[in-house]
Amino acid sequence: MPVARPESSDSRVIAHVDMDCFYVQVEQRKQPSLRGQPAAVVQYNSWQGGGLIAVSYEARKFGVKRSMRGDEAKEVCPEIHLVQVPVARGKADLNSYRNAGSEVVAILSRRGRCERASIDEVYLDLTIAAEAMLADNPPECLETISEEAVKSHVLGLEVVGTDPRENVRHWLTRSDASHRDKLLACGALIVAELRLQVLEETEFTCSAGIAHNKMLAKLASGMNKPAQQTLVPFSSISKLLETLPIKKMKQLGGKLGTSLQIDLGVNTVGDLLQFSEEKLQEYYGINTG
DNA sequence: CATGGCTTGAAT
DNA sequence: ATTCAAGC
Repeated sequence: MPVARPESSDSRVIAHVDMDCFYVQVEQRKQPSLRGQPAAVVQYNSWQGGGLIAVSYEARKFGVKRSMRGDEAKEVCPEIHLVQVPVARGKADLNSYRNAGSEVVAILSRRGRCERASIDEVYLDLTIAAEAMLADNPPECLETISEEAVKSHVLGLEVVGTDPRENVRHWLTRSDASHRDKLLACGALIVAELRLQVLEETEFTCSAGIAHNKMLAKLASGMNKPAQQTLVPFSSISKLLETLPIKKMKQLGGKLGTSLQIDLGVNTVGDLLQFSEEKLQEYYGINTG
């Protein structure tokens, strides 16, 4: 029984939404004086200041990283505000973050099916909504495109003029686009709206990727952070994968990815595509292969 | 002891 | 059912 089947439709519109340093944002909303400050959320602060589990972008500029101890963070960034995660029965209690995530899900699920992928990540299937928009209000007929949507990053779109937003506006609204690209453009408009609603109603920022499947959407959401969105046109996919380190792919970040590199010399998805399914199954068995 | 603890999904 | 890998 094959494990990974091709998707039944290759023109779905999928978005992956990822909250920016989410635990920090939750604490900043609770304590607004922390906004705009270098800050981090820490668990168990008794041993070397505790372990960082979320770091604000202001703190990242100083080189503060997740999995540093609180004491190390203070060394590189003496001004940093360390917030302790709540503790219940001796354990870190993430429930307030889980609940904050639910607020976001409630908003994101307004335009399509919504799948919670983790405490701070969500996949959206916007296919139906995008098709509907394309049918009765295609982007090329819109006189105004939202300011947020026009700030989208479009993979493979060359920057020519001075204002990249003009490139995006043109890409989103060009009438000679393929059907798939038009669907993605609609998806990007919808996601821009949703992200704005999330900000207005929860005060949280997030980043998003818009693509034809979950893998690419997830990949894209991490490319431009924080508070930005990235679109993956069909035509950009092959070039993207050719040079993509396999370690960046979900499922291949661990031992299997390491084995691919060391045992088979596979470093990029492009390399991996040189191998036939049969060859991979010889090495890894019928299922893993 | 020193990222910890937890969840999810796949393999067996 | 149990174990293991992966990622948050």
